[in-house]
Amino acid sequence: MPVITLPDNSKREFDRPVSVAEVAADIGPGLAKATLAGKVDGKLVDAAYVIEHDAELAIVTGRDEEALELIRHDAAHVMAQAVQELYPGTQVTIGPAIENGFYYDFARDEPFTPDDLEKIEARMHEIVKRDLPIEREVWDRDEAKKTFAGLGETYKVEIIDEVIPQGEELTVYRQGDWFDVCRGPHLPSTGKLGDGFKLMKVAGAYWRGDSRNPMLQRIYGTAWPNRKELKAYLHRLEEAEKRDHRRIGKQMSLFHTQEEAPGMVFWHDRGWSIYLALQQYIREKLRAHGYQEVHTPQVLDRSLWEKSGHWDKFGDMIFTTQSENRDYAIKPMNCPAHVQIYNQGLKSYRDLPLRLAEFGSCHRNEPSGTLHGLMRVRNFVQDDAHIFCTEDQIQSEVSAFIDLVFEVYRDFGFDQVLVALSTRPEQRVGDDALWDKAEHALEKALNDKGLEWKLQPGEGAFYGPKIEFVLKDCLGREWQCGTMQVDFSMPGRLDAEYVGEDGNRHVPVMLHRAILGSVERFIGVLIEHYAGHLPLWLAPVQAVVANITDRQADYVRQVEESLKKQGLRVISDLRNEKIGFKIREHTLQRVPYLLVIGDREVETQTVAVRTRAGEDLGSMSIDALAARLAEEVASRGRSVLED
RNA sequence: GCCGUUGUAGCUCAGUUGGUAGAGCAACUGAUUCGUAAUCAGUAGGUCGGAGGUUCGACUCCUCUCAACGGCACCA
Repeated sequence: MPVITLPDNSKREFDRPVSVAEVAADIGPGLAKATLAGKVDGKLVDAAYVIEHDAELAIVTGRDEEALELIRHDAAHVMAQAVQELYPGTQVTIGPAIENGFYYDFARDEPFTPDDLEKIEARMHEIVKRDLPIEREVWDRDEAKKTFAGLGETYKVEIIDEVIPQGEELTVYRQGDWFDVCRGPHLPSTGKLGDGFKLMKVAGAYWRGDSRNPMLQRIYGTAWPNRKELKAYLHRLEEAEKRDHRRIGKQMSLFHTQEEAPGMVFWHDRGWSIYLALQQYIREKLRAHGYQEVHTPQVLDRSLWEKSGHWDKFGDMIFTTQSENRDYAIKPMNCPAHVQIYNQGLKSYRDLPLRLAEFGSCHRNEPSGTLHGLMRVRNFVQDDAHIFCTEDQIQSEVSAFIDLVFEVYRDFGFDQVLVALSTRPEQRVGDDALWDKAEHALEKALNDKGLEWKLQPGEGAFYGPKIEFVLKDCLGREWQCGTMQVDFSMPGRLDAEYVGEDGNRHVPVMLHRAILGSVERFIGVLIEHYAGHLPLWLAPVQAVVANITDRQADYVRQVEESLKKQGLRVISDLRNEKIGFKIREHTLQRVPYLLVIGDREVETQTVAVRTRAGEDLGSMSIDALAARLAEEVASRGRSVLED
């Protein structure tokens, strides 16, 4: 006789097993109507789920966070039904709920067009109107396979065979005459889905995520509890797209790319100014943390890359060139080059740890489909460094580096950094004992810091495991920026050694690490993070001096010069335009400060200061202004809190 | 690389069933000298991503190709 404990700790006793829906009805008719599912002892279940023993129960309605997942999963089912009704012969495969929505992968020879999406969406609304009850059934595996095989659903058969663990109950959810293998739970009926969904895009996706498999057609959709929330989401999306670094890069004339150099960046002066500011900043950090900056050749003999193992693993993606019958690689990485510097002169254990840093320009012939603005390019500069150390020094080096990364990211205003540990991949060098050691070292460092991190099995580099520091772009896409990798293999392969305390020669451990990762990518993320409103220390143009009439031209030039002398990036705008026009233009260019000069300012030898957020800071002397700006630059603070 | 979409003036975009292109902003010229998000008028500007083909005729149709965008796979 189950006693049901509700979230408010009130208890209800029943003299027979009851379903979640029945409990809801017992509480009240309003709740009964709103019930979408239940959470029994923390587990999300259908509204029809029958509770047989004492349990804690939370009724899930459209207001609950959990409802979103149900709605999205249901939307996927309804979409699949719509597709199969409209396009018979289309096979369904898998269709999960994801962040903000859902997708479903279909197997169909003909591609879906944007036009089809509209039709499918219309049919989905119709299915919702039919308000079909959604029922859970437990099927026999062989029966299920036979049924799906009979329907020509070969992918479903494969899912039953290979994806759903043997021994697990095989459940099928049915809505009307449509049904699908699914773990559930689901809403009580299609009507509960409402109209807060929209199909967004079609895309190709490999069956079971493997490029050797056929490509399926994935339809993405978004789903929310109601129309209003859907609209709000679409609005957020639109706003996010305005932060796109490619769009802002064009607006602010920071950089461009063109057909003749796919995946490579033409930096304009304003963008390059950001680039230089980042380098300057990192350079200071490295100096303070005991690194030596070096510089190595762009082009190195192929043999070096064969020795390092890169040729084997990445041969396809290495740009090559040749001269006088020698094959060269345009360096895709800096590590082998740094080992060459290390190898000059016999090293002693007293020389370790030796930290060699380089703003290393790398070229990688990335597959065409991967290129993405500044985020994924074919030529980029890593703020790379390799730390040669003993095994005993790994822990402290990794630990110090993690602190450094967070220190730097904080300065750039990133407070949300995702941390992951990627462990040994299938294709790798070095024996497993070394991998054990390397992985443990990184894991220990993360845990010692008390960081939250995600394990990514099999995602490590071929020579060692890595910690990844990941930042998100405006649309929530994740980009690896910082990294720390422990490598027991490369030094040996490239003949690095040192003389130990014992007088014998040993192979050092090599730590590969980058803070920004790729300067290009980091700038891309940075632009989106600030929506182009870069803090003063990074802003390409920090202030514009603008006159109101020609009478003030000389004084404007004077102001510009004296601020420039203080090391500030200032330009003047002497065009014969109204002040309102100038303000509009430079504000749109996101220049942090606008210095307006009319007769009054000339008279009093001051400047009128306006921020890009439209705030009027009043008039001040040039010295006072310069001091204020210098302070703001030094603080690396975000000058204007606008979006 | 794979699937899909897109590619028209410096930028943002329009261009009906094939009949050799249009707007706004920017640019240029002139007038205006003005106090915190667009002063007015005029002028000029494009081998419609590239190469082939079909056609009397192609921005419009077909083939190939390049690039960008959205995903997937990849990412030292």
